[in-house]
Amino acid sequence: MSGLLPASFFSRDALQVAADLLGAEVVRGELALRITEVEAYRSPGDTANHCRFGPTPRNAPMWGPAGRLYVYRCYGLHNLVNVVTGSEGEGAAVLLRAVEIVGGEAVARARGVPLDRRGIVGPGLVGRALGADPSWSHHPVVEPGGIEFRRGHPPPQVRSGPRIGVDYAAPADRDAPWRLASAGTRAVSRPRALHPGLPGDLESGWRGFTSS
DNA sequence: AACACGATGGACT
DNA sequence: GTCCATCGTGTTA
Repeated sequence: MSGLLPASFFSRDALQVAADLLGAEVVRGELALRITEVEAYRSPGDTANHCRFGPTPRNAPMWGPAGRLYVYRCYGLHNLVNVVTGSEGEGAAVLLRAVEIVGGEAVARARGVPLDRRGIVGPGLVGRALGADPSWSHHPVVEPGGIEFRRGHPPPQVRSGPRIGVDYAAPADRDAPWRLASAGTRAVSRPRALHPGLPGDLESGWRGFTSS
């Protein structure tokens, strides 16, 4: 009952994992962050997914087992943090987009994250706060010295809407409401694009995962 | 080998 | 709302 999320937590559909990660904590050393916004990248057939063209050197971690990291550089300067989900060979992941600071704020500041009353908002800033680097890819989230995911308190309500920055995707994928955020927090990017509730996929039994 | 562009963020109008 | 830094990756030839 350590509170550490087991690999089986991540071995489910990315959208379910995304929903259940809200309220959980990402911890690295002194820094503890409560997850408030995530995006699911599903497979197969999700044309917003980095895996849409099949295996490549960059997306190799996504094809591996669930519960490993996929950190990639975006726009030549931001390191975005994902956790691989689903089955090995599936090619799905959840992107961390925003967090509240639970502890270790000084660490985040020392890494150059600007102070924001809301928390750390935006995937580039979350990666920066964690000190994330693409070399983290392939590493299990439970590895000593690495980052950890811990159980927290699920938000009372969840909001959902289209993912950000995926205009290149097919319309159905571009519009799919696979960005999820906790209600009742301001640590969320572009909250106005979100509507109350979960996507239809999750309407029943989405909290089916239980393990203490 | 060339080239277009991105799962962003900050500054600015 | 607009602009753009910055560079690795993937596609195309």
